[in-house]
Amino acid sequence: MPELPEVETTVRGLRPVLEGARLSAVEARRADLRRAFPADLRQRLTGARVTALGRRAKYGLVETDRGTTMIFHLGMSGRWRVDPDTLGPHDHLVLETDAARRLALNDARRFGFVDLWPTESLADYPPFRALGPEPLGEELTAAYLAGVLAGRLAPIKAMLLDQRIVAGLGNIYVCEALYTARIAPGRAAGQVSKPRLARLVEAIRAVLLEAIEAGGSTLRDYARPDGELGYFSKRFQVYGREGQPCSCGGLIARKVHSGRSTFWCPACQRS
DNA sequence: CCGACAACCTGACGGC
DNA sequence: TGCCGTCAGGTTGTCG
Repeated sequence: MPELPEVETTVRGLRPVLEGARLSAVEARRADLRRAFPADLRQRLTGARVTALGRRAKYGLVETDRGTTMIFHLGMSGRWRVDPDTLGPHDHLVLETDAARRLALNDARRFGFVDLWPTESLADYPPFRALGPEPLGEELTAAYLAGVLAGRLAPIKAMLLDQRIVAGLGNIYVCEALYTARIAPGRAAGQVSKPRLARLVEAIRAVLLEAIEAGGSTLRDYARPDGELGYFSKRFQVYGREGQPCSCGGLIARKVHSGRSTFWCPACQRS
C-alpha cells in the first residue's frame, strides 16, 4: 500500500486517536516483522504519553513524552487498524490508550518494521541519515535536481525511486509524476533539461497532494475496523493501465526494469 | 556508476 | 472447485 501519501494519510488518521493520549498497553504479538521488534518496546512505551505524530519520507513517527519516538514503516502491506473488533493473524502490534482506543499494526507480508529512537537525535536514525529532501518541502527544486542529477546516466525513473535523491516517492507516484510532466521514464537523468525538471517538481507535488487529498476525503472510512485504506481507489493515469488509451490517443505501455513495472505513454512522454 | 537480481513474506488473481 | 504460476506499494545487499 504505502508510499508517501498513504503514510501521510495514516499519520493523519492516527493523530486524533493518539495525540495527547497515554499508552496503557503495548503488545507485540510476534517477535519480528522484517526485523525484530525492539526488546524494550513495551517497557519504553507503556505509560508514555504521545505528544506528536509525524512523518519522514515513508516513515511514521510517534513521539512520546519519554524522549523516545516510535518509528514505523509499513513496508508493502502494512496498515493500522483502528478499534478492531477482533484481532487477526496479521495484527502484529497492538496499542491501547487510556481513552480505551485500540490500534493494531496489520502487515500480512511483514516487510514493515517498528523501531525506537531518541527524539532529540532523530536525524541520526541510520535509515534517515542518507535520505534526500521531502518532495513536498521547499528543498526540492529544479536547481537541486539539476545539481544532484548532473552527469548521471541512469534513467530518471530510477533516480526518482532512489530515496537519497528524493525521499518518499515509490513506484506508483514516480510513474504518475513522470507522466504528468511528460518525461519518458528511460531518459538519462542528467539529460533532462532544467525546464523539464521544473515541470517534474511541479508534477511530483501535484500528484502527491492530490493523492493525500483523496486519502483525506476517505479519512472517515479510515476508522473502519477493517482499516481498508488502499490507494483510495484513486484512478491512476498510467499505473496499472497497460494497453489502455492515453488521452493523447497513444497506448499505455509497461516494461519491467530491475523487477519493477514501469507504466508510461510512449507517445506523449518524450525524452 | 549502473543494472540486474535475490531476499524478506502473504494474498489476490487469472488460466486451465 | 482447486491447483499453479505470476504479480504486488519497499528496502537492502551482492555481483558483474
